[in-house]
Amino acid sequence: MFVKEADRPDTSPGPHPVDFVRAAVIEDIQSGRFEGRVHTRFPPEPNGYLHIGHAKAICIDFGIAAEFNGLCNLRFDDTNPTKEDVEYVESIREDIHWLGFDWEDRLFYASDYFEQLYQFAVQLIKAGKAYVCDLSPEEIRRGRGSLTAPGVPSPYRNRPVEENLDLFRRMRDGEFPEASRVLRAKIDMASPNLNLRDPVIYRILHASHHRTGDRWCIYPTYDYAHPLSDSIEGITHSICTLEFENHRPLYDWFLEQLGVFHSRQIEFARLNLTYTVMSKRKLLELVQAGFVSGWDDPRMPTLCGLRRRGYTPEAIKNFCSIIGVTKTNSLTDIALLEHCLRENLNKTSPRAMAVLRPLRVVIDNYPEEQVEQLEAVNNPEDPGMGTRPVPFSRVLYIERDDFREDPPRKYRRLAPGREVRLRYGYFITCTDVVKDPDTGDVLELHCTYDPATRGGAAPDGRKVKGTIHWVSAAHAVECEVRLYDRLFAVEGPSDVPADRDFKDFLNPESLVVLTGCRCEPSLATAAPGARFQFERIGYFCVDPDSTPDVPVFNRTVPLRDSWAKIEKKLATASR
RNA sequence: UACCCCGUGGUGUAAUGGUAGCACAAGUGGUUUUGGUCCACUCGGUCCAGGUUCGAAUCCUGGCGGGGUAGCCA
Repeated sequence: MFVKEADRPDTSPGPHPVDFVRAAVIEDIQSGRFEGRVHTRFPPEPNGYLHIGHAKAICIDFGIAAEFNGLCNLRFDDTNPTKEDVEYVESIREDIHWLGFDWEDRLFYASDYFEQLYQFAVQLIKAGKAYVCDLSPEEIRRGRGSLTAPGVPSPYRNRPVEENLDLFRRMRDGEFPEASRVLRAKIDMASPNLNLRDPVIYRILHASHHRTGDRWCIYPTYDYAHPLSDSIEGITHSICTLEFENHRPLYDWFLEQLGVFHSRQIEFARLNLTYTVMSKRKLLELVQAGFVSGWDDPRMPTLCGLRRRGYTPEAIKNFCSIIGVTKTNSLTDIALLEHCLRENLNKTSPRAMAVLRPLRVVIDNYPEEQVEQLEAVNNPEDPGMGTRPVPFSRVLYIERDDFREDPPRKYRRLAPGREVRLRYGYFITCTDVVKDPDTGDVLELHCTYDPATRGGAAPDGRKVKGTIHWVSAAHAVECEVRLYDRLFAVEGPSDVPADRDFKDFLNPESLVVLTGCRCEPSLATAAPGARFQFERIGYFCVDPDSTPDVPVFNRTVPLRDSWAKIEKKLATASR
């Protein structure tokens, strides 16, 4: 009744469970707490690139707004000029748009409110609720007490209002060096919640801000700026992650003390995925230490990395919908993400044939100069995508994996004397194997074809066990293929023994580069970003590194491979 | 050791005092010109102990386990 059908990603029939955040929103609509309004915000700090964990938050923030006929603002939480940069602002905007969300004309910055936040602070001082503290960072830390011991009041805690006002103004005017003084909220040094032990709300930072330049040398802290920014924008539901749960009393305190519009903060559990890391610090470390090529390395869980890898926004959004929203700390199997990806790609990707590790095949009884254009279906899941011609000739390449001199049990592909179907081509039978006399390596296969099986169907009803893909040697385009796999070799790289570094668990085979691959000619002109299913192998997309001479394909995700499972089982059974 | 939060199959979630369900993963079989897709089936769960109740995954109490919190980061 409240959730608009069209905006709900999950369109399956039956009753739809409502997560606890949406339940809270519904409750507020029904009680009239915000006059029925729903207004959320996505508040990234521009100090890094967005990753799939942020995508979850974006889907919640923008998704809930859309479902309840509300609005969602994009607000950069730019209160710390020492860590932030416009480079990040740009990428964040691009990534949100790529996902398919839009903030329209509601692009804001916490720094837009610096003057107003300053005035609020003055108001707090006048009310005796904030004071300038001259203690050093170390002294403040010690005075805060510990998890079990109460803090001790600062000697400056009862500074007269006039003196606080004067000092705070002079902090703003730049009279004092960094870290010499701060403005603190006067709350409760004995509170069991450490966030309430007179938290710092303004610090002196003689740093140039990416938007306000040198206009300010005092900057508000997150705890202070966030609730007030929400209030200024009229945000009804301030949805954030679990680590801010202990900050909620402080969030509420500022709004109550100042008597301003009171947003409701709701916290949910952040996303964790197996075989990767999600912390900005660790991702930055991987980039800086050169373990990956950059923030957009296709192995990164960043949105730009996933985009370059070939992920679709639809797959990511559907994944975010499926995992739900709860307060339970969890570790989601990346297989679920890959499932969503394949589900989307299967329906949308045109098929093509590419041979990653080529093995030359000569069809001895096929005419020397003959070339046929065979018709291949572009997507069996969507006949509307049509067909394309694929050239066939006497010399082909097939996948080395598709030939075995001594085929194991259940192997359905090519072997000496065996007949297989070439996809959309002919039945061929292997008649001879040419090997390097020194190494024994298979160099080339000789086969015969059955002209009656053109297109892959046998008029006599004869069956073959296997169908393999191929390219015509004379027509194939040489290309590079980058096989990407999970970044880490262990499920929980963030949760390794204390004496080990998470980087020790990187998967040494997370990238395997194949050169000299061959793809069908229709792929020669594919534009960067274009996605394909290479039949029987996986989903691939064109990398920006591609040149007109050599296209470069990234493996987005392999196809499910039941043969690999059988082979593995045979291997373990024989041991 | 203080406060806050969380404990449902291997994983992610639903059931809002009334039949523990879905998805992924795993396994078995069927269809198939992709060992893909699709279809069918199987496996497997309420942290523990008390209490309230006709009835508890759900409410209460106490344990146990996990996470968060002592930045002038967000």
